[in-house]
Amino acid sequence: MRANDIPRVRALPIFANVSDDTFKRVTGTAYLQRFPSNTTLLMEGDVVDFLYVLLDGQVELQGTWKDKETTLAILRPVSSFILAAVVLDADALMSARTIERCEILMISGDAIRKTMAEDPVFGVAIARELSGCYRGLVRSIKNQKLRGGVERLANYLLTLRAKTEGGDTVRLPHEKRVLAALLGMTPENLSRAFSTLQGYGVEVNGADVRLGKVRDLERLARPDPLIDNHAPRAPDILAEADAELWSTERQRSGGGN
Amino acid sequence: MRANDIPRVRALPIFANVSDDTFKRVTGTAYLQRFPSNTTLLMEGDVVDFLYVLLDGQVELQGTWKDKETTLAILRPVSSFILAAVVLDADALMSARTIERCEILMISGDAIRKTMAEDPVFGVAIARELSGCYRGLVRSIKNQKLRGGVERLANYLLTLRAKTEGGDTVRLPHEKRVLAALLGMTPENLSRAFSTLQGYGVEVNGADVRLGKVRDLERLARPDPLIDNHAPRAPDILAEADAELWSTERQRSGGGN
DNA sequence: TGGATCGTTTGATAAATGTCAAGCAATGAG
DNA sequence: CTCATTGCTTGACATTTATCAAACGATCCA
Repeated sequence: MRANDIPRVRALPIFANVSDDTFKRVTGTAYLQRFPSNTTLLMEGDVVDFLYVLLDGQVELQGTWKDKETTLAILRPVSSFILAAVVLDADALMSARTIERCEILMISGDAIRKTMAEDPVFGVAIARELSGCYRGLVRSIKNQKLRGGVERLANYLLTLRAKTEGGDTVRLPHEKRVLAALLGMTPENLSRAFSTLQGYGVEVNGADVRLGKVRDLERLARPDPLIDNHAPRAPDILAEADAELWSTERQRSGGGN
Repeated sequence: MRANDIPRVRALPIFANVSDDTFKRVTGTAYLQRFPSNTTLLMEGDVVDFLYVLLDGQVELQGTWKDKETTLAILRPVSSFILAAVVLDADALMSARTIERCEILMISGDAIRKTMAEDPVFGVAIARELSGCYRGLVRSIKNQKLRGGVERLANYLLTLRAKTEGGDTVRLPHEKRVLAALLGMTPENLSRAFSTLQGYGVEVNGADVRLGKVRDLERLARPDPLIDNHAPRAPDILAEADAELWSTERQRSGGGN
């Protein structure tokens, strides 16, 4: 790993509070790799040998069944992924592919499992990370089962707004077809959902979306802290993991799914 | 806790390989409590002070939004639940209510967090449990987003068959309205889904369901090991957590959701 | 510049799912 | 036993979502 990247990796939740010694032991054999866009990093069912840490670019996690395909999460830097499979030394339940040129740090799964068993501080950090990921998925399921397509989109936009703090205009961080898969609908329906939201002050212009009547939009969307995780919490040490981890193995702009 | 229950609790995945000393330290202040049917143990948003261990009965985990409600999992003994919230000392993202008379062991969250930080063996066990829960949810989301209602039901029935090993007849372990919520549909649609499956040899008689043409049913359902977790794995020590944990925080008969 | 590809949008139509209302069967209480 | 309650089923209908087809615009490459 380049000396340049060390602070960013060090800042990952899985290394919170760990000693320099443990950090070195885990990342000592890690190596940085560059991937072009649209590269499959991992296929469903593959044995997982590494923990992946996305340092630059975007990665999509997807699941398939019977020639159907859905997006489970879109990751942005700095995020780790497939930690659960690494901890259990199990096969991957989802595929991972780059949707941009990516820089990824690959950390030995063996090193992680071994070090967990030796340093309880690291073990706790891993458990906290996994807990955050778990809670992210709970939110995702509630979002999926309890809300309709238009409501999911509305909440996605509001979450995006809350996270980027850019006034009334947000920029969609992915292609619309990718966004559609993330929100659990077809591209056609996403397009129609945007049309529906015109009645709530939403104006779309390519990737730029203006939220003209946030109040109206909120009345439709009814964002809920137990689903959407809007507010990036104050960085007090206890709430930190839950807030941070949300962006790991999930996505920074990710209330939508 | 009654001496009677100790072996069953001790056998939980979160205590796999831990020393007697650690086990006593964690469970020393735990106490057993009995609840009648239809009792709310925990509401969404509540602060979580205990890890719950279901020793007898059935518990439903549910999420709500805007006067809608869905079932995320149904637990059967012996399972622990809301571990992720305990690890992060966070509020619950789902409610828990008994759907039968229940016996539940309540373990201090503080004791768990404290012991994790001291005994790496316990920390690893917790991390493995969380990983299993996480993977259960990934399966659940794939099931929900990739399959239609009839397909979910078909796979639920096949999973039930695989787990109970009772020939061609399975017994539904819950009321149909509960099953419907678990599968993400209305009771009316569950009823119609059963009708549709008549064409695949499925005969319903109250809670008893005969799967007359398993081959046909499988061709429709296309069970997938990356979603359904049919086979309870052989008890080799590495795969154990993934298989066991599936039944914790999930349900033994739970491929369906 | 021309042509091809790709992402997006729109319309028409079909399939899936939810909603409302009524009826039926099983259960339990008086 | 009779009645009321509850869970389940069925039918008619509304809504949502998916599918297929076509058209448009932008981008890339020859």
